[in-house]
Amino acid sequence: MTVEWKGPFAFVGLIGGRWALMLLAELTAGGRRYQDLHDGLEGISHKVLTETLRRAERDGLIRRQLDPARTGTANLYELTGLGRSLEEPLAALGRWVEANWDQVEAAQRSWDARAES
Amino acid sequence: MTVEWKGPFAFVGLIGGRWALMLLAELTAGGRRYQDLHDGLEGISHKVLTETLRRAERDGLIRRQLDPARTGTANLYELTGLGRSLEEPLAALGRWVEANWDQVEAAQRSWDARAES
DNA sequence: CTGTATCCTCTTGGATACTG
DNA sequence: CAGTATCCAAGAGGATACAG
Repeated sequence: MTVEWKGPFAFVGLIGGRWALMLLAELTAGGRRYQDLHDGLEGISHKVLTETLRRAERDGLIRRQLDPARTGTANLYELTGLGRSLEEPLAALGRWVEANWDQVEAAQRSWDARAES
Repeated sequence: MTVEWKGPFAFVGLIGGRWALMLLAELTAGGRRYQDLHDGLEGISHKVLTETLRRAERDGLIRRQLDPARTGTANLYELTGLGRSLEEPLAALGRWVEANWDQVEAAQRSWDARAES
């Protein structure tokens, strides 16, 4: 995924990773701490969670700050306005899946069936 | 990218590859032959073009048929109705990039500048 | 708790040669 | 022209240990 995505495809660089979309989904409901994200994104490793967070932060999609509601080292991650503005176009893709995914699976099945000849 | 993308993120399995989006863009204008696609997608190899075409065909996004306008072995690839229905939600992402990409780059620059301390 | 640093594996995609 | 078959390199991501 180390590609120079150009023009209208540039968004792939933001959400193209293995976890980026799921991370954004976790944060749409509100701010989360590192540990909560690690629990919510089942199967993610420390390393990859940190990398994904850092990249989203660098891209301006999320923001990190010391959790004002806690003492100690707890950080709070939350979406920025830029990150929130991505929700609607992504939701449009989600609705497309909702409406059309059965067609995709039907196509795959008939392809696979044909492949057995 | 060998992931079981679930629910609203399933579309990533369709367009997540290095070339899938560019391939669909090539085909929105109309049917194309293999050689034209190979020329249009600058830098793609035979192998990867074939893989990308086969996967999109398996997913029901594109269709392949013998070019009716030519003799010989020329194949014609074109979008199916399912593939065309993906255009609008993807265009929404394209518009988001158009409207917000400068903010993304600004965030990256200020992050990188801060990283030099 | 919230990370960073290594090491390692597996997949993607590129180069190239060959086939109908 | 339109692929298929191999071989290979690069990089993303996982496991684990260590640190503030």
